[in-house]
Amino acid sequence: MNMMGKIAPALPDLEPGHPCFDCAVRELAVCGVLEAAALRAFKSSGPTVHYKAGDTVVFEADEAANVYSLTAGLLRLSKLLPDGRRQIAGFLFPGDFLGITMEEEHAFTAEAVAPSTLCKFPRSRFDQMVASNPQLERRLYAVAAHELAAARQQLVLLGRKTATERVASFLLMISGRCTTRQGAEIDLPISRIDMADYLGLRIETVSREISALKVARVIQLTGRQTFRIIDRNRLDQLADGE
Amino acid sequence: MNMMGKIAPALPDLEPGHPCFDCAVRELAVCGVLEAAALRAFKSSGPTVHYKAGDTVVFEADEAANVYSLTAGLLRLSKLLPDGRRQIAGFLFPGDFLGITMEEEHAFTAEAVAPSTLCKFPRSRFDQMVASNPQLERRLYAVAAHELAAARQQLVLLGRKTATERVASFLLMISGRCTTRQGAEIDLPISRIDMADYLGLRIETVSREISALKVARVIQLTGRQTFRIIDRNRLDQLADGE
DNA sequence: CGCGATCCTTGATCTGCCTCATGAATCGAG
DNA sequence: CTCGATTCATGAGGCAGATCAAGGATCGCG
Repeated sequence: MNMMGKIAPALPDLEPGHPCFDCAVRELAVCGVLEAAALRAFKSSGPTVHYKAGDTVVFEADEAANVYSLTAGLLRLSKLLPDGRRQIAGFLFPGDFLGITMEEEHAFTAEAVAPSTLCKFPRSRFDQMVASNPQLERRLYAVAAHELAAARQQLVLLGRKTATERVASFLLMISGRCTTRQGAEIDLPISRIDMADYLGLRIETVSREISALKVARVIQLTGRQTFRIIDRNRLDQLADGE
Repeated sequence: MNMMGKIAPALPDLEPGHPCFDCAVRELAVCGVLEAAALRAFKSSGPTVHYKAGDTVVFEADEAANVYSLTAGLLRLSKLLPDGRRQIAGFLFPGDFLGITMEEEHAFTAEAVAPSTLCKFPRSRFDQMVASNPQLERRLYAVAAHELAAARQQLVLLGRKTATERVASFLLMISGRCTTRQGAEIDLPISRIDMADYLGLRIETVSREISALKVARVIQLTGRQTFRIIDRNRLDQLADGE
């Protein structure tokens, strides 16, 4: 079912003045499959919106009236149980799509973890665009299939992995998705609480596990929000329970 | 993104002699969106295959050379960690589709829990059918979105629910998907071990929780593979941690 | 640069579920 | 039917991670 390669097909550059001209994630996002004219029409159907850290983009049980493409920042998808327990189902990085659902309401709350920018589209207009752009539909399917694989991988982590394995797996995931700065320094834009709620642990356990990795010289904390991987092989082993 | 209703669109009955004439799940399965001629071409591209309980349909890390539609029986999707820990990511019921992935290899093993019948399609032929049948693509997207929602719901269960809540949630899910016999007797075609590996628990814990529900007169065990819900409200409460 | 708020770390103790062990119920084969 | 194999139930004890508690680091703001 190879409907798309790992990377979006290369498209000719947009002319200056096109609303998406300086979008950093155009080829990464679902928009990546649209050519200039279709993209212009697409973008014109909705505004660009900004949220600051902590803001709610969509609330679970809200009507799913819009879909979004994240161009900058970081979101979390979470669900709250009646007594306050919270589970984070995933994070959205720039280029990710928000709104894969066939239901009338959102099943999860989406909140900004960092200041975020999104392209917002009314669902009705979006559905029209999808209907008239087969390659957009194909891309959406690819995105959904990818998210499904990621969610199932996370089921293994939550159902069967130990605290050490969970935290090691998480740091590896982050190292793959977050900007590496000079000297292999990795940005960790997620608080201990969010890590805990994503990994099915408590904040104290996450903190202890990170400390243990530091003491064992597997990682190095270079700031509260940055770290370095010292022993990548060991971290891989710990993540897989070897 | 209302590309499909809850139920597949009603199609004219097939003529006797059509290979899918007496398929019990045609409208439920992805095939449901195809009309008689397209369906005939579709079905002719692959055989019907049978597996007995315990057989492996696809092995994780196998090349994803085929896709399947389950017409009868029950499958489990599972993953094994190096040391033998196992997590079941989900079950497939008749009408469900096996093979949503953009990867070259399957990420999970699919095994028959009960004797099962599947329509098997070479991926290349299937991709052709998808490319020439937009409604099939739309349906696949709907299926993927639905599976994604289910997987994320399971993340909440595995990350944050107690053993009691997990088992109660599971029994409710089963009661919604499995054939109710006379007297509200519900079929429970899944062993304690499979329940445990699906719920992120050990078999002894599942057994104890079921016993506790029995003692509390919330359910009644009418056989090893069948039960009755005596107090549905209470079971709902227990599932949600109220 | 001083102050409160927030986030993070660390220690002590507790507990829900796991592990280990055993026997009972059920099932299939002969 | 009987017998062995498998699945399920239940008890006793242990442990990974939760909970409770306290202090330290970092940040935003006047």
